[in-house]
Amino acid sequence: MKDFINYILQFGDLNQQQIDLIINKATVLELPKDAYFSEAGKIAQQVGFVLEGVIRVCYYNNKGEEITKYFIVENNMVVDLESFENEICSNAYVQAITDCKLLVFSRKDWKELLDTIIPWEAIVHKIISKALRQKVERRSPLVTEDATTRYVMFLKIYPNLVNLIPLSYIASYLGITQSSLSRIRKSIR
Amino acid sequence: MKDFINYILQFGDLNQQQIDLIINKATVLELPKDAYFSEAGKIAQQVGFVLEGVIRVCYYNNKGEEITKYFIVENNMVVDLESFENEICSNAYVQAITDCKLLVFSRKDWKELLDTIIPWEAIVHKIISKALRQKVERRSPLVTEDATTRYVMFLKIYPNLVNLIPLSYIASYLGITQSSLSRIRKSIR
DNA sequence: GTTGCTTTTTGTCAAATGGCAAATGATTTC
DNA sequence: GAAATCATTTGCCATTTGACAAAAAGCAAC
Repeated sequence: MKDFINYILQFGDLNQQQIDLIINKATVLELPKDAYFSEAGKIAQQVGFVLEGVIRVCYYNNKGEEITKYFIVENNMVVDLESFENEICSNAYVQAITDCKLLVFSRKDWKELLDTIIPWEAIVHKIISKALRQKVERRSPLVTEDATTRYVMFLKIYPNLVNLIPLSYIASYLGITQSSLSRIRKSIR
Repeated sequence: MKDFINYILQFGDLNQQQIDLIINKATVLELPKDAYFSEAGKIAQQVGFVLEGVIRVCYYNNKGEEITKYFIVENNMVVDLESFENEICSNAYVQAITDCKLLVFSRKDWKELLDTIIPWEAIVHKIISKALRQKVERRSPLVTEDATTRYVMFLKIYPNLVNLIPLSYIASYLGITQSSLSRIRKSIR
């Protein structure tokens, strides 16, 4: 919980009363490995903060291949933004890839906080903006790099994930097959 | 100018007085083909809105290859955000790839508008947020697609650009060589 | 330890893509 | 219109990557 407070205070100031209001709305959610936080075809109903574990967001492209869009590690927010904001069906799965512990807020509570705590909206704006920038920074540059460079870039961004999650997820994030990734691993040892 | 007003009013409401304040700060900038709007190694000093023409943002990766990050077409904002906001040297070139006509705001005027017009900050937030989402949506999915699919996706996003800009820019956006792109073109005719 | 299950590695072959250079085509300049 | 310049296409060959399948390794349950 303390981690969450520190996290949000990076983005703006809140007094103790405001912090308490936020904390009162948060509930702890334990997600076992492979469980979904939100699913394609449904409307995302909650916003989360990863206390422990790793999450991934993935979808199926029009060839039916499973694509991992990004990973979310500890001390980051997790939400299917398009779906949650606009209350439309998502086309992505948000899935725990290790056992996870999250703080979650329901849509109703989240809205209430936005209405009640004046500086909260600005803070949320900044959090979202930072997340979007990270997404642009992290995945787009992969487009123009070869498979080996992509993997090296992945290692830099997510240094702790390699031994934590299946090779196939990494491959589907990098846009290469897991066989290729396996060969690349071998070659750079 | 009218296009610009319509553009910003999509993102929030402003009264006539506020609109006039904004317009008074805007100056028209004509950029000939190949000229730079902002450059790597320098601090971006202005925010622009593309009235006519096409802009691209590019950089050189660590293999010295020129990479086109994205294109900006008419009726969109153009700014090297990281550099402009934080007043740090950019590593990207923002370049006119056709003759362009822009509305521009200096850093000083831009700040003044943010301080003067209360709803302006929220509008700018939304504009930036939308731009970031577009970037994520448009380029990241290319990572996991083959060259032909990438080109088809490019055609959908920028249907008017194909005959307007050099093949090499498109190739450097898609992460393929211009020879390959030329062959792909041939194959899908 | 053995068994069953999943993940990772490896081999083989085919297809896609890149690098290079030459040929062709288009555009500008004089 | 000829020359010069730049953009695009094409051919050739090398390399990378994918698809598929089999082998090996890791792991948990018994």
